Amino acid sequence: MKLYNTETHQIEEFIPWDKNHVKMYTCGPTVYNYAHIGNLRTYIMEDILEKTLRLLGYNVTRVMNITDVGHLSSDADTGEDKMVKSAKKEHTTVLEIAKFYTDAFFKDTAKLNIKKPDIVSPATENISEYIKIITKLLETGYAYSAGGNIYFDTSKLTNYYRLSNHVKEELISGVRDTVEEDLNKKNKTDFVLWFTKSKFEDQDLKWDSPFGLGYPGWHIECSGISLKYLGEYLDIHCGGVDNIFPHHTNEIAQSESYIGHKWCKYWVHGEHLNDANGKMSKSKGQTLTVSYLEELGFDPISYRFFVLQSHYRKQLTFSIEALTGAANAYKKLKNKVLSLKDNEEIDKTILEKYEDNFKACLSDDLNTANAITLMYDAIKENTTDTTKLEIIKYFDQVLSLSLCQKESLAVDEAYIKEMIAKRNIAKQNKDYALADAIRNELLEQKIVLKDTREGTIYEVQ
RNA sequence: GGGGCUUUAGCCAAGUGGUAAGGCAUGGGACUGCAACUCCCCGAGCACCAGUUCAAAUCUGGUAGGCCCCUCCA
Repeated sequence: MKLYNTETHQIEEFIPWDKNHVKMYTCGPTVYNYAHIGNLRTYIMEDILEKTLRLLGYNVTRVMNITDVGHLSSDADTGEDKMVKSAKKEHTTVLEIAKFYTDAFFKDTAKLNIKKPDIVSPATENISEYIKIITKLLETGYAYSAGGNIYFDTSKLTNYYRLSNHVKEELISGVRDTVEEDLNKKNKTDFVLWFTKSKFEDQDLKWDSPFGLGYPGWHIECSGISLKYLGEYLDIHCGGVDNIFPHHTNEIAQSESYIGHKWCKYWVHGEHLNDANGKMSKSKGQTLTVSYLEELGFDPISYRFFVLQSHYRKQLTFSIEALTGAANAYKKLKNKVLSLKDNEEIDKTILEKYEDNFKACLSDDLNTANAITLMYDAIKENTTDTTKLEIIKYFDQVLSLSLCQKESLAVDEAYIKEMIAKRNIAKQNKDYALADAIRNELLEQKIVLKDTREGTIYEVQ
C-alpha cells in the first residue's frame, strides 16, 4: 500500500508500527452546525482508506473525536440558516446543541455509506486526559503559564514546522488583520493548552483543574483522545488540508513533547471541495448539505460516486452540472448491475484478476477513479453475469456504492403485475391513452415501466 | 509578503518519458404506438513559450490563469 505522507511530502510504502494492526485517528466534526458536503468529502476519503486497509487484511482501530468544546461560541453566530436558528431555540445548552448536530452528522455520514468509526469520543468526556498531558508539559518545561492561561512553548522545538513547510520568519506579514494578538504569548506560534481567561464571554462549559477553572485549548483534544485510545504509537492521522497548520502541527508538538518520541507515522490530508467561487463556506450563500441534495432530488450516494471519481488530494469543483453527470452515471451503472443474473458459474480466474487489480488501484494512494474505471471494465468483461456480480460485490466492500441493493418496493408486486397486464391489453387494443394513464399512475408511485423485447418490466425509481 | 497545490474534449476525470483510460452530456442509428430503458457509432494531442531527449501531457526553466494555507475552518 502506497500513501502520500504530508510529513515527508512524498508517497511512501505504508508500514504500520505493528504490522497487523493499524491505528488510525481521524479528526471529527465541530458540532455547531450541519456538515456541508465539502466536510463530508474528507470523511468519504477516510472511509475509503479504512476499508481499503481492512480489505488488504489489516486489523484497523479507528478513532474519531467530536469537538463539542473549545470554539463553539466563537463560531456559533456565523450560521444563519433557519434550521440552525430553530435548533438553537429548542436546544438551550451548548451540550444539547452538540448532541443535536452530532446526531445529524452521523445521519448524514450513514446516508453516504460512511462507516462509523470504532470509537467516537466527545472532547468533553476526556478532560482528565488533557489535564494529565498539560501537567507533564508544564513539568518538563514545554508549557508555561501566562495571564491565566497555559501555553505551549513552540520555541522548545527544532522542527515545529515540518508538516507545513512554513518558514518561521515569513509567517508574520500579510496575515489578516482581524486577528488580535495575544500578548501573553512568548512566541507568535505558541498556542493555548488550557484557558481560564476566556476570549469569549459566553463559554458555558468549564472544568476544575490544577491550572484553575477553565476549558481546554483547541488542539489538545485530538492529542488527548488519540493517546488515550490508540496509545503512543499512531499509524495514520487524517483530516482536511486546512488542519495541517496549525492544528496538526500543534498536535505533533504537544504529543511528541509529552511522550518523548516519534508519534504518528503517516499524515493523510484530504483536499477541499470548492464551488465556482472557491472554497465552500457556511457563510457564503446556500449551505450544501446532504439534506439539501436530497431536496434537489439527488440520491446521496451519487455524491459519494462523484467524489470517488476524482482523487482525494486534488481540489474538486462542485457544481450542480457536475453532480448531475455523476448522478446519471451512477444510476446507469446501478441499473446495469441490478440486471445481472445471479445463477451462473463463477469464473474464479477472472474474479481474482479483478480483485488484484482493484487492490492495486487502491494501494496506489487510493486511486478511486481508476477503481471505478475498473468496475466499468468488469461489466464489459467477457464472462458470466454472476462473475461480474461477484466482482462488483468485492469492489463495493470499499467503494460502498450500494450497487447491488435493490430499492425497497413501496407497493404490492401483484398489483404492479396486474397493472402491467391491463396496460398490455390496452396496448393491443391501441388504446394508448389508457396505456399511458396506467404508466403514469405507476410512475407516481415511483414504479418505472420499461418495454423490452422480452416484455414489460418495472423498476423502482 | 511567504508556503503549497493546480491547468487534459461542453462537463467530471485517469495518466508520472514511448505516439491521449473511463464516465456524463450532445449528435447520429437500432428498438418503441410514443417515451423511457437498453444497444451501436461519433469528439481532444494535453494553458502558453523555451529547453533536455531518438521520444514529453508526463522532466527542467519561464509566462499566464485558478485555488488553498499563514492561528474559526474538512
